[in-house]
Amino acid sequence: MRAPISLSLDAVIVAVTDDEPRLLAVETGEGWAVPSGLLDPDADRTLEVALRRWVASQTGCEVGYVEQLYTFGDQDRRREPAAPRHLSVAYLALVREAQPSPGAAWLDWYSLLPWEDHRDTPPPVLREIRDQLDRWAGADPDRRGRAAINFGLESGSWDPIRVLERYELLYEAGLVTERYRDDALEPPAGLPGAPELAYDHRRVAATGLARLRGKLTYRPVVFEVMPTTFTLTQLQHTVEALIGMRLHKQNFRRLVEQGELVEGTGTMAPSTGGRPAERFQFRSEVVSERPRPGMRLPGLRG
Amino acid sequence: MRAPISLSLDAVIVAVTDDEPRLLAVETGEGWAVPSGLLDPDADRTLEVALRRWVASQTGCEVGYVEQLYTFGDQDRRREPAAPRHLSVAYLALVREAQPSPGAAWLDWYSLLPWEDHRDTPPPVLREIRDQLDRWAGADPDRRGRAAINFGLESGSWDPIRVLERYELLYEAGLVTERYRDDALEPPAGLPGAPELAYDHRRVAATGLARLRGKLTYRPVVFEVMPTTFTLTQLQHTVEALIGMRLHKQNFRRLVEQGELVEGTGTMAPSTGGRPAERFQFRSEVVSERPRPGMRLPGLRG
DNA sequence: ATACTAATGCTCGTTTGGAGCATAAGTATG
DNA sequence: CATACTTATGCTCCAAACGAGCATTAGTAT
Repeated sequence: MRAPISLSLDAVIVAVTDDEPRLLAVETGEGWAVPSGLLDPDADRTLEVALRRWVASQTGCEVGYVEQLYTFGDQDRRREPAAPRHLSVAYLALVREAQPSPGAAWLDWYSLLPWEDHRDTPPPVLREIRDQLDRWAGADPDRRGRAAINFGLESGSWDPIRVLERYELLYEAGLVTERYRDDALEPPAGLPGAPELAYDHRRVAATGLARLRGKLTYRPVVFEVMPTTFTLTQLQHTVEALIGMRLHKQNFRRLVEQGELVEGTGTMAPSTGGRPAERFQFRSEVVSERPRPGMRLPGLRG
Repeated sequence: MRAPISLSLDAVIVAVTDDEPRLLAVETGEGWAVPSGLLDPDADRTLEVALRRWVASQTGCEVGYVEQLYTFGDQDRRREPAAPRHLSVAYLALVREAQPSPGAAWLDWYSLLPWEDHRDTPPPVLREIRDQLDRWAGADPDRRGRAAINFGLESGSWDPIRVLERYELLYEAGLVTERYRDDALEPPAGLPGAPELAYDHRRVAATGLARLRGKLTYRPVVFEVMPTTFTLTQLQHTVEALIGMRLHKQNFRRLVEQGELVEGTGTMAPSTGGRPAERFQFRSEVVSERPRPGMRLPGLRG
């Protein structure tokens, strides 16, 4: 008799409000976690349907855009011998922020992954992380190489897409607390990668952010988190929030406009102290996802 | 008591020989299929380990590069009521072609997906496909739009990456035989998308080819299917075989060389009737996958 | 009126990509 | 041996895309 398998659906749900990217989380006995629920093999015709059902029931939010991310199936080192083998299929979802039901809340992405926010100054933790990685790598050229490339040690080039690689490097180097929890060890004090989620959900979240940042460069998925009308500055700030970097303002407009992603509505946004901005909306061709007009996002690796 | 779940691991294994891309398949009662086997929840520590085990036992081939593709979990319309719910996790693997064990064989990708090979002339089936899609779309603007974008009806722009979208469009339009098999109907004669694989494996294969073509544009994964040394022309032909398009020769070399993907070995390849070519090899930095030097593949959407 | 702020418009130089000409170094043929 | 033919390799030219910054405009605050 073969052992049973249980399968859950995990949702990395992203929104942006007040120019800050947020992750929808639910409270569990183990701390904050990403919305997640078991597949009902009889009732759920598709995995995506099951996912939407669970997200709605746990958070009260209806998700729009959904995309499969990754299936995690490694054996849990801490499982009880008789427990069923557990797999989880993770999804990325984009929504406009809404009030979640009790027990659910929006968390700040950059509290979770503080080293990922390079919008203003390089994040303060990064200094610490680099020092500790340097110590961890020692003279090992492979370790040094990976640390340099992923954390932009040399030449100051930061690649926003390498979210997952960075997380995994920190895990390997023992700089995130999950590492100690998974091995049932006591974590050393003052780790740079302290704030965590239950289970392997910070890894799942990192996978989602990496995918989202990558996708932004070739598909205009931003519109999923934007209100129907917005100013170009709002759009830019939203993109910047997601990729964690600042962009050149004039060039950003040029790209958006000549990429024919948006069109003016003729109306003006309430002024915030300077010249009033026109309100724009996404062109319907963009919304229906058919072509592949990406928001090109140049200046992304400088 | 919850119904049981069974989970298989499917491998889309790609090689290139004689400038033709090939897919590794095994013989089953339902025809050719991709290598596949059930996860043993107790024995297999990771999904990838299970995959490698099954591939080796079914084909005798050891796969090198492996990457998770997608998890298929829709309920099978034709399943028996008491059968366990079946899911499959598909992987993409790249290998240098080797003799498989009996019962396994290399199939030609472009016999399977004949409309995907645009290396010389546009493939002959494409005419037929376009006509039939035109009839299917009728006056529906959405259908017309998707057909046009995916099959390059207007402006002659063919996007090699849209392999999966094209397959799904053909499926939806009833131009591939699987569609009729899945609905237990008799297929009409003379379908353009005739040659098929068992189960949903042609869809799985299309997913793999799409991913591979996309990945080639930003990661130098070609080297996984190349011998240790090769001429630049061989490299170009291999890439062309995979993306199904011809590339400008001089520009290709420029990209490869200034992308610092390869280095000369100083030795010459046996002449084939013209000026002898230098043999190249991939730089070790490229092989160890660390940086992100993609083979840029410009001229890809013209 | 003047200072300040943010939006918008435009230029300019650099880099990248697409296309083709020119030359080099072999083989096949008279 | 001269000539044609083939393929490899080197280089140029032009157009489009990108990065950076200056200039102007249209509001609000003092």
